[in-house]
Amino acid sequence: MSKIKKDNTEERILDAAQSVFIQKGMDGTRMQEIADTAGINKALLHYYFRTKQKLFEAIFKKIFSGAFPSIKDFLLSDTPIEEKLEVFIERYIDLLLKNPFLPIFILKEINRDPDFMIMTLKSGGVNPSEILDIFEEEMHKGNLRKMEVREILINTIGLCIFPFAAKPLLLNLFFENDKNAYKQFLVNRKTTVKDFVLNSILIK
Amino acid sequence: MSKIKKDNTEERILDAAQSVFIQKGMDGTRMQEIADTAGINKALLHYYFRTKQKLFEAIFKKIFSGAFPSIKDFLLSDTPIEEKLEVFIERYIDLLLKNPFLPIFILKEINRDPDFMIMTLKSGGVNPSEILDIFEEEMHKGNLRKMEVREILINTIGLCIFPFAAKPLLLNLFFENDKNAYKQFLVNRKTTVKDFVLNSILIK
DNA sequence: GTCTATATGGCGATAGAC
DNA sequence: GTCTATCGCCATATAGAC
Repeated sequence: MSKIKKDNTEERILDAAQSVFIQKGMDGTRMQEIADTAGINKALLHYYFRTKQKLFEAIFKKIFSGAFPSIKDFLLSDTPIEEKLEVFIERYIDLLLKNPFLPIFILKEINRDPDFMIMTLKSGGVNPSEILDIFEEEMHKGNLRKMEVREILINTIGLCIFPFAAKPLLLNLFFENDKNAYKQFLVNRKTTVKDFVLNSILIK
Repeated sequence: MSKIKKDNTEERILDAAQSVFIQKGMDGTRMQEIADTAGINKALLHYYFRTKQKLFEAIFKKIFSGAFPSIKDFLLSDTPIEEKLEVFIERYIDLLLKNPFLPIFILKEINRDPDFMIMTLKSGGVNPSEILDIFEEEMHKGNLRKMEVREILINTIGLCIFPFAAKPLLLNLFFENDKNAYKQFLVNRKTTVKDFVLNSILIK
């Protein structure tokens, strides 16, 4: 089946809204800007989605249904913990390289309207407990040093996310605004974060 | 000299504005809310600071003049690298425990208006190069494993900041909304982040 | 300096023609 | 379904009395 370019209005609106919302957040977004980006007028936005809030919720759900392809099967498979972490970090950073505004967007909205965000995330299947169980088991087997398992996951995610969320600052303070160097730094983190985490949690 | 409670209007405004701006950010803040918090009316805000933007800039500068007490003397002193990192992390997390909204505030504003933020930070003396030099030297002496020095500092800061910036999410997903447990987790990070980082960068 | 009242502009949302 | 025109509100900002 050939890929048809869907240019129906609803989809154009969703694409435009996603692009603006993810960069400016709920508070910073203007309906006019979404309309301009979609090449239509404001009234149509309301015709399709009634309110800004409803449009935002549609976008947030859309982002999360697509953003987190399941990695559970792999994590639960019978591979060494090093490899699991490696693949997790690689996929996570790849996802962020494709969606660099995702971290700051989520952090902003999580702090602005926690209840809605958490509800949406949970109904999207976000649940760390299975991953924590894996760490727990490996620790029991003596493959990981004794520590709070939540710490491992929280630190790993934090290390992946931070350079994206703080990009404008780090780009300036650490890379003299050399965007290519910064991009390379981000790509390299697929390896360096893995090394950093493994060096810290594996028993030598 | 006894501490006099200064209750002049300008200071009340600054305190109120700081409290609101840091929680809601520039976009999410209403002048009315600042006025209410300060116990005055909107007009006075404009009498003292003319515009919301100017008030915001005053607050941002105020936060940064007080927020980062110099730790340079200590970092440049003749103490082992382990101790330097330990004290750096301890002070950093203590600062965040006292100003838990600081991370998300800075991340938001850094992404909203990078030029102004970076200018302000730099004129406030923020400059990582001296710290990077220390890592460079220790690495040369063979005390740290070979790696990109920027990585050490960026990771350390990221690990300190992330649990504050993502608090509502982590509180729910990892701590079942037990605020005391989360608070304890944050306090413990003065030790656990240090261990995590040192385990990763020290040569065994 | 501090207040009330009001101007001014922008934004979300709606009405109504086509 | 899509547009233009406009409403109504809210937020920043100002005018002017005290």
